[in-house]
Order: sequence, then structure tokens, then C-alpha cells
Amino acid sequence: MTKNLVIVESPAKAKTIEKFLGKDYIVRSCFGHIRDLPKDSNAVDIKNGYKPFYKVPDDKKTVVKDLKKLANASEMVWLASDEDREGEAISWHLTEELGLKENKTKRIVFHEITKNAILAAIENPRGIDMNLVNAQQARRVLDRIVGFELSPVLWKKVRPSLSAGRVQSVAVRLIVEREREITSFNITTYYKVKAEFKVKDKTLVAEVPGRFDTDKEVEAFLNSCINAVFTVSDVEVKPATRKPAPPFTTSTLQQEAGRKLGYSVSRTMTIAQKLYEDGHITYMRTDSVNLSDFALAAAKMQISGQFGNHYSKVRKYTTEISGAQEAHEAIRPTAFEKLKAGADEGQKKLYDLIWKRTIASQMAEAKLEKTVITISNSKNKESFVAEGEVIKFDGFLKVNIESSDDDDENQSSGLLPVVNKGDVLPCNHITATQKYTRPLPRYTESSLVKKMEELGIGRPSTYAPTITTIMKRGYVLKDKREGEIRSFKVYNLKGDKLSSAMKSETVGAEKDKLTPSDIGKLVTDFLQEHFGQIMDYHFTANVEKEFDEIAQGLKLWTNMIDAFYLPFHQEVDKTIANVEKVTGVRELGIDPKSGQPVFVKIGKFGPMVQIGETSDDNKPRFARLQKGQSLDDITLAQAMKLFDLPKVLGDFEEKPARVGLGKFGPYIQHDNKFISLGKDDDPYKISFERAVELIVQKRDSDVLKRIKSFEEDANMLVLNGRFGPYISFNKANYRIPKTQSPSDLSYAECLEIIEKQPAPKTAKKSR
DNA sequence: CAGTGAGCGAGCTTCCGCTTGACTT
Repeated sequence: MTKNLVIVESPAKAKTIEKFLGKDYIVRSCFGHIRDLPKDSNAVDIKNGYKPFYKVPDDKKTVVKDLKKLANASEMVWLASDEDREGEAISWHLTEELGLKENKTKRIVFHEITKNAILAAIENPRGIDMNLVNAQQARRVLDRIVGFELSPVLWKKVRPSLSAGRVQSVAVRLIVEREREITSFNITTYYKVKAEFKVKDKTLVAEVPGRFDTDKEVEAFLNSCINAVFTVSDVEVKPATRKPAPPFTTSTLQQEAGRKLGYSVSRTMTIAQKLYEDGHITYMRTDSVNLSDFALAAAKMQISGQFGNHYSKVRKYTTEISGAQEAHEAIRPTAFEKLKAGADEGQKKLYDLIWKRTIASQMAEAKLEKTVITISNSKNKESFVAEGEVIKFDGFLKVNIESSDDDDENQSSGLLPVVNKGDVLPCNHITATQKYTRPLPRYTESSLVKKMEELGIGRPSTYAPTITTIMKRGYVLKDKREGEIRSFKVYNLKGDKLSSAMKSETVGAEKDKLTPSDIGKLVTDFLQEHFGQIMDYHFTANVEKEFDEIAQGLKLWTNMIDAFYLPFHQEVDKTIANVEKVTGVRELGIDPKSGQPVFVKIGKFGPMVQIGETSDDNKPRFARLQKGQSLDDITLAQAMKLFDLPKVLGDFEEKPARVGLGKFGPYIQHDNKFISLGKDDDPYKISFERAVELIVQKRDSDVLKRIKSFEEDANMLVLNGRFGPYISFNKANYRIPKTQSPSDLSYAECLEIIEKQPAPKTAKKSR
């Protein structure tokens, strides 16, 4: 007979807590939510007060069974799920599903996994807060209604299998709008003027603070500087400080790992999960910047020991993001004396980032000395200004400098040469460089997360999955963009000689930036037009206010849902009944050969170009748009070019080698085999020789891939794939059990493996 | 894997937020 059963959400947490509590307690985890609305569309009884119907999903059945057994055998069950809306609901679902009696159930909460916090929680148990549970039910039901009523509208009016929701649709909107801002951005040019002065054996570079808009203005200014006398008119030295950033939350960790380590949001989370499971860091899904008293003391000790007392400064941070639920601590190392941790290079780097950020957050501010030198010009009102910054005391900069999203080149320079007011400075030369104005950058995964967090959309546990969803639906893609070469003008004034030259630079090279697809734009426009309320950037913030009122017992959750549902559902019905299917059709012009109109639109299989309308005596021609092409801006010439392929390049071994554009990009087809073109191959320009080279290469790599083939049947192969060896039989793939060695398999053994395994998905789909 | 684009109809898709493994070709 167990005395006490404690239930927490995460298994790693359970292990830690069990150590704190001693033998009278066993601690188990429920692995998050144990019940949810099932997938069928009747999970919410709308006519009956929105009564939700909950079900234990299959993969949670054993968890629930085990917990039930333990609960029945315990004198007291302590529900220790997180202290937020979702956590309260988890405790309530556990109560219901495990059939817990009130007199032997207690609800406890803590925000940090420290012995003191847990003992204090046990001293202060409470009951389940049904108001908070109801706020969660409102959240859950609202999301279900929005998602499961809007998505079918898209299936009917745009394309099957699409999805819409409170979070994902707004995330896509952000990306669509940013793209349109970039496309419509009006690039203008201006000049920045810099001068290099001689100060004894050193040089001082100073800049005119403003801009010059035209060649004429900048030339006039530079000409006026000929024979000018430059005098130091002011030297200002003032102290400045810089403070460390707060410790990591999920969102800021994703941002820093993205910028500094190049990790995707989901990669960061997978790695953090490992560090957490191995006990190196605290929980990685959190919106709190709070550090426990234990952590504050431990950080202080570490900093004092490693850097000295004067580097330590205890700082308590408070969360400013609205809608934060703060069930956990910030993400921090569990033991600061561990300077390194992690099982591989990826984990080590992420741990290092977390260690530095947390330690820095508890360190003294950096003390700087900022110097501003102003240099006047005897012939002109424009002064030159030089700014420099000198670190007097490094403080937290000793361990950490956080990066920023705008990777501009505006780093302030270091130490400036010493000058005094009234000094006359000889000028080496003055340059004016042409600059281009720039639109806001495209979102990266992590800058999107940052924006979503600001808007209160999504939660730490959903940032990564949301990004996966909008990419999987094809709304958004991660693009790699080659830079373009752009020329700019540079003037140089040396002595009394003004010259100019053209230079060039590569700009706009991007990788891992999010861009919307045609379908993403189309769906966003459609939803904006008919469901503006859901697409409003403040929609989530507004409903959060109402959830809070429900949590405080000021409002009935069913009333809130009722007020939302009636008008929303009407709009859904109206849209289904009255609105035409959208295709994003655009006429590009007339095909010069056939005289027929050329259109682009979203077809059954995605964006396509079509020549001519369908009629009894006309069969239109079709071609799919290529990667990087968009309905919005493809030209007639580009569209017509798509019809040049496929074409035969020549015969190789008496069989034609064809080049074409397929679903997966450009390919060579030869002898019933398809070979993807290389990155640098242009399908329109590729030579026959290059095609043959690719065909031969493919044969070689196929041989390398082959581990074993059999005389009995040429269709049976043991191959080496991305996930290790596998069996390929009649174009279907089968896993090889870990107990068997792939290279030693006999034909009979292969057949046996195939028989034991269920028909693979690929075989099913192809039917 | 590398095609397809008539029209009809059956049957399917879909949300957000808690948690980890199982699984992928």
C-alpha cells in the first residue's frame, strides 16, 4: 500500500521530485493531457450548451490504466500538474477519469522544481479551481469550432485538405503581409558621407549624420569641402551602461539558437528536450523569465567564484509578455558549476548558450565611456561626427553578448584617438557612398515566433508545431535566394580632386527565410475577406481577456462561446452558400502562336498555366509553375517557356534521353528511370553530354545503394537508405528487424520479413 | 515519385495545447 501518489505532467520532472520527497511518496507522470475532444465533428454538442465530449486517446490508455491502479492503492493523491489553465484542466480530467474521491485528493502547485518549493506546496494544498478549468474548456471549444468550421469552408471554396485556425491562419497572414510589403517597397537611393582625418599617426573616421538624396546635392557638398578647414568643435565624453538580457524563455531561446547556431525552431526544441531529460537544464517550454531563489543564490556563488564578487549582481526579472502563464521557471542550467554539458556537439552548444545567458543575467552591467567628437567645416554648415565606445568595466559582457535580428553594419567603433577642442585636423579624403533603402526583412522561423509571442498567439509548446503545420499545408516555404549583383556609386574627394567610380556588391542573398506560396496568399485573402474577425491580429488577445474573466468567475464560459458562435456560424453558412470557388486566376495575355488567351491559376494540383479555354473543339494545354514562380508576378514570356519542356535531348544507348519539369523539379528521363538535375543545371540549357553524365552517375550510385540482390527474384533487393538498410520488394519498402544482419539475409528470410509486416503505406497509396 | 486539368460522387481532410517516443525511405 502506497501512502501518497503525486502526479505531474512530465516524466523527467517526476524523477526529480521523487528524490526530494522520500519513500512515503511515489511520483508518476501523466504525459500531458490525458483526455481530449475526439476527431469526429460531433465532439462538441452545440445545441446542448456546447457540452464537450472527452475521450482518452489510444496512446494514453495504458498511462491512465496504470495511474488508476496506483491511485486506488494510495491513501492520498496529489495532483501536481502545472499552475496554469491547461494544467488545471489536466488535474480535473485526471479526477474524472481516475474516479478520484474528494477526501483523498489534493491539488498542489509549484513554479520551480526545488525541494523547498515542493515541500511548501505540500503544506498548502487546495481543491481544483473549476473557474480555471472552464476557461480552458472555453479555449478548447473555441479552437475546435474555429478550426473545424473554417477548414471545411476552405475544402469547398479553395482546395481539399487545407486548414485554418486561430493561430496558424494569423501566422500565415504575417508572412503574406511581410512579403507584400517587400514586393511593393519602393527602393530609393541616398548617399552617406564619411571623412578620414589625420590625428598624428592615427586616423579618425567621422560621418555626416544626415543623408544626401541626389548626386547633385552630394556633388555640391563635396565641392564645397575643397580647401575647407576642419576644426574639432566639440568633444563630449559621457558614461553609459549596458544591461544584460533576461534569462531564456522558449521563444528567446529559439531566437538566439536560430541566430547564433543556425538551428531551426524544432531542432532547438529537440536538443533542449535531451538536455532537460538528462537533468542539465530546467524545463524548456516556458514563458517565464523568473529564476528561483535557489538559482539566484547558485548563480551568485558561481559568478563570485569564477569572476569575482564585483561581477555579481542579483537581478529578478518579471515577464512583460501579455497572456504569459508562468507555470515554470526560465530556462536555466540546473547546476551552474557545470560549465559544459551535453552528449553531442549540438547539445553542448545549446547548453553553452543557456549557461552564458543565465549567468550573464545575474552579472553587473557593463560600464562604458561614450565619446562623441564633432568636427566643423569652415565652408559648410554640415559637421562630421565620430562616435566611439570604450568599455571601462566589462561586467556581463565577459560571458555573453546577445545578438539582434537586424544584422546591420552599425557596430560602434572602439577607441577613438585623443583630440582636443580647437584642434585643426588635416583631411586625408572624403568619400560619399551610395546606399539603397531596404524593406523589412522576411521572417525567419524564430523571428516569426518572436512576433507571434508579441501578439500573444500560440504557446511555448506550440511554436515549433505551428511552423511545421503551415509548411506542411504548403502555405509557407523556406526559401533559399541567390543574391543579386547591384552597382553603387562612390565619390572620392582627395585634395581638390573629386572623382567617382561605380562599384558593385551582392545583396539580397537569403537562406531559411519564410515566404508565402500562392495557396498561402489565396487562403489568407479569402479568410481576410470573409472572416476578418479571426484574422485580426488582436483576436487572440481579445478572447484571452474573456478567458481571464471566466477564470475569475465573472463570466460563464458557455455564454462567451454562445456570443461568438452564433454570428460566426452564420458567416460560415453564408460563405458556403454565396461565395464562388476561388482560383486566383489571372490572364497574362495572348499566345502568339495559337492566338488563344493564357491564364495562370490554382488548379487541382497547384499553381499552373493554361493556354485556351476548355470547349468541345478545343483542348487546352497545361503546365505546372516551377519553384520560385508565383501567380502574382509571372510574365507571359516566363509562362510560355514552361511549354518548351519536356523535350528529347538525343539518344543514349538507343533510347531517348528526355529533359522535363516534374513535381519534384527538373529531371532527366531515360530507360524508364528519372534522375533529378543538379543544383546548377538549367533544364532549358542542359546539354546531351551532361544528361549522359547524370545517367551514368545515377547507375553508379544505385550500385552503391545496393547491399544485396537475389537470383531468385530481381524485384527483391536489400538497399541502403536514408534511415539505414531496408528491403525493397516490388516497389514497396520494408523494415529489417534489428536482430538480423542486412548483408546476411537470404531470399527466404526476406520473404518472411515481408510477410510479417503489414502492407507498407507506399503500397497502399499507389493503388 | 516525375501524370494529371470533363463531371459526378463517395470518403477523406481540419483545430490548439499538454506531454514523449515510434517511425520515417
